[in-house]
Parts: sequence; structure tokens; C-alpha cells
Amino acid sequence: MKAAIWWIRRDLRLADNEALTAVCSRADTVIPTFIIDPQLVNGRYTGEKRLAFLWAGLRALDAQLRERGSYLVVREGAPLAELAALRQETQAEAIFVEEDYSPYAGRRDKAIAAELPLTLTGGVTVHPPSTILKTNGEPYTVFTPFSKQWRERPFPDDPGSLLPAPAQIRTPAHIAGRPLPEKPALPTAVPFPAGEAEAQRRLRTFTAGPEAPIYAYGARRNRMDLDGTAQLSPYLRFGMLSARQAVVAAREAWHQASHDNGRHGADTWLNELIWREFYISILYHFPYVLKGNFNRTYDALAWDNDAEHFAAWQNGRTGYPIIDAAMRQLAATGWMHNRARMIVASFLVKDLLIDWRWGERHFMQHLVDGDPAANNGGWQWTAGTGTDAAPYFRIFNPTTQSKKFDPDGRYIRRWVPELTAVPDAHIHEPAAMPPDLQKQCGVIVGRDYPAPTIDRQKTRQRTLEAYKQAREAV
DNA sequence: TTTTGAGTTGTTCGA
DNA sequence: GTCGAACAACTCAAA
Repeated sequence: MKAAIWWIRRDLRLADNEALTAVCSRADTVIPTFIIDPQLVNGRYTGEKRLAFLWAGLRALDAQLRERGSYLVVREGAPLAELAALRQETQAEAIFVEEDYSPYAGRRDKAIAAELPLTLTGGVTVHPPSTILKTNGEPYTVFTPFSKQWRERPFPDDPGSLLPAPAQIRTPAHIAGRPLPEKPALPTAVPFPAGEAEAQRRLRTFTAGPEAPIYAYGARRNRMDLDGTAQLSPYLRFGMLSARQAVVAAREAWHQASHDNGRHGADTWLNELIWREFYISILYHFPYVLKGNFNRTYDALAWDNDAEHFAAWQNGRTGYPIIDAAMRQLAATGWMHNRARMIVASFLVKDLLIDWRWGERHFMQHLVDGDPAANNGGWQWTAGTGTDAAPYFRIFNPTTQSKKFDPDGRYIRRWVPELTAVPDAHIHEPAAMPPDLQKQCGVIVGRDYPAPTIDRQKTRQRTLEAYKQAREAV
């Protein structure tokens, strides 16, 4: 065919891109298109930092395209109307897209496919959610058997099988489009330069060579004071890196490992990638989880939903240093360590007894990597309302977690600078400092740093009681 | 159809 | 300080 549209949504990359590969092989000229959908940009779950990351990523993609004789066409409006108009203008005969498995995207694409020649390809996941099923054909709801099936399912995993970036992309000149928005701009505190080149660099740094951090991942990933994680989530979120590229790199590293610990590290990281696909699959098969509890038993849960407690949590002023450090890291950088996500989520849901959806929304408004599937899965896991969820009685103790995974309080001091002078012995629980020691180090709890907003002994009991009542109400 | 083994990430309490 | 049990049964997945 003469011309076709490559509609870009969450696949901002040229390498290992099935949709791009397909369009380049079938059409003489390609129209790379991004549509700013007001429904997505203005929603309650939109985050400014994530949006800024997306705009920066699109600028980087446009630069890559221009090196190959092409450019990015940006439109704004309802996708169906915009695609129909663009098709008229360019005589494009087909539209190729990477399938997005979220409920909104599914409805949108179905409606468009009814009117226009839309071809969907894989790429968001290694294995599409419709292919990992139980022997009876139903979707999995428990992670371990899902992961077993996922791992057993063959896929070409040698690096040579990854699709190359096209050397050249021919695009008709002078297709009308709008410039990308300037705002919001990416804050300098956000440690994620956008773009495919940066994603590839990070993947290499994390997985290549005998001393690669992936080999220590199993041991270091839980430490909030260390850089033990890959820091790749925003890139996977927007497809600046493909899931397959990540999995291939993990398996390569596994084969190259010189000792069991190294293999364990590589395998643990691969497991996290499978978790990502598990929650994408859960959302695909059970879209109602975006609205409420996967496990309906807990619909009867009597939340406390105290607005002041919620504000203190959001603003990092709960009086629990590890919680406050994590919440401030999120607000400043758009990212939070995975262990910290669990700790603050447990605190919100199981200490403050605030509806997990409030926390889910706050995360979506701040996370650069915010993805409905993983975010919802994580929150429901913590709340004990999800598939394969944490038992209701598993309530994180923030102080214990802090001592274990930020032993010297370096993470706390980095994000809660008013506690810098507190001695190591009290950094995890400054409220327990005797008054004369508070004077001596110049940190008076209640004046320089908030006193704890709640008594955990009481809130813990309250939560166990509330969950018990919800179970008995059924 | 029935049976069997298993299920991400914790905490507290009392011996 | 260390250790095991209790937390509570229940549901899932596969043989």
C-alpha cells in the first residue's frame, strides 16, 4: 500500500516495535502520529509529572524520526475523529497500533476498528493477556501459577530476534499538526530524562557486564537507602523500552551469571517483569477492579476516611519519618521505592483506615511510571482486597520496616532534612526521644517535626476489627 | 469430581 | 535476644 498511519500511544520507541515494523514493511510512506486525547490529559487520574515525561518523550521521538527522514505528526481531539480526518488528508490505507490492554483503550480501539482499518499488534507485554490461561481456559488469579505458565510458554529470547529500528522512514512532507505542549515542563528533581536512548542506556547499565547491578538485585532491591533497582519503570510505562527487550536482557544476564546469587538476582528481576504482566492481565480480564474491590467481601468495609489524616499522609507530615520521607520523595521526583510504596500504602489503608482508592488516585497524580494496572494491583494487594492479596492481618509496622530497610536513616535524612541532627538511634522514631535529647539535638517533636498523628497500637486493633466485621457481614 | 498442596514482600506475643 | 506459633480459614489450580 502507498501510505499508512503509525498511531503511537504507549510505544515511544523505534527498536523492537511490532506496529512500526509492520507499517514499514507494508506501506511506502508512514505517518507517525500522536493524538492528544483530552479524555486522558484532563482526567482525575492524570499526573503533571507523568504528562511532562510524556511530552519530553515525544520530543525525543520526533528528533529520532527526523534523523531518519520522518517526523511526528501531533493532533488533538477525539481519536476517532482525528484519525478519520488524517486518513482523508493523507489517503492512508491503514492504521497500525500497539494494542493497549487497559479498559479505556480497549473500548476506544473497538469503536475505532468498527469505522476505520485498524490493525493491532502486540508489544505492551511479552505474552498477551489472552494467551496465559488456566487449562480450563479461564484467566489466572494467583500469581505463582500464572508465572509458571508464563515462564513455560516459549518465545524467541535470543537478542537477535528483537526487531531492529528502521534505518529510514519515509513520510510525506507538510502534514498539518500542532506543536507539542510546552507545559507542564519536567521538574529538574525528576530523575528520568525521557527517551528511548536513555532507556537503552539504563537497561545496559543495569544488566550488562560481570558486575551489573542486576546480579545484586535480589539482595539490594529492598533497601530504600541504596540504588539497587533498575529505575526503568517510567520507560516501560511509555514503551521507550519494550517488555521483550527487558526480558531478553534479564535472561541474558541469567545465562551470564557466574554464581547462584547472580542468577537469583536476575531471576528476581524477571519475576518483577512477570508481575507487571500479571496485573495487566488482571485488569484486562477483570476491568471492574478499577472501580472497586476485586474481592467483593470487602465492599462492606467501614472506612474511617479522615480528611486531615489523608492530607497529612499526602504532604509527608504524619510524624512517621519513613512515611514522610517516601511521600515527599514522590511529590518531588514522581517516583518512590517499591518497598516504600508498600509501607505508605499499608499505613494509609491499615493504620489510617482510608479507602485504598484515595491512595491509588494520589499515586496516579504523582507517579511518572503511574500505570492503572500495576498501581491498582499494588493497592489492592496491600489492602487485602485483590487477587492473591496480602492477608488482612499483615499490617506493616513503619518503624520496623524503616530500621530494616533504611538502617542508617540515610533515606529519611535525604527527604526529611529537619531530622538531619537526630541521632541514629532515634532517627526511625524521633517522638521516642527524651525531651532533653530533643533540646540537645535541636529537634523538638511537635515544633520542628510533627508528633505522630496516630497511635498505631490502637489503629492496628481498629483495622483488624473492621476487616473482621466486613468478613462477617457477608 | 474429588483431592491435594500451595499461596510475594509481616507483626506480635509469649516462652 | 531468639524462636515458633498465631493471626483464619479459604480459595485456587492442577492432577
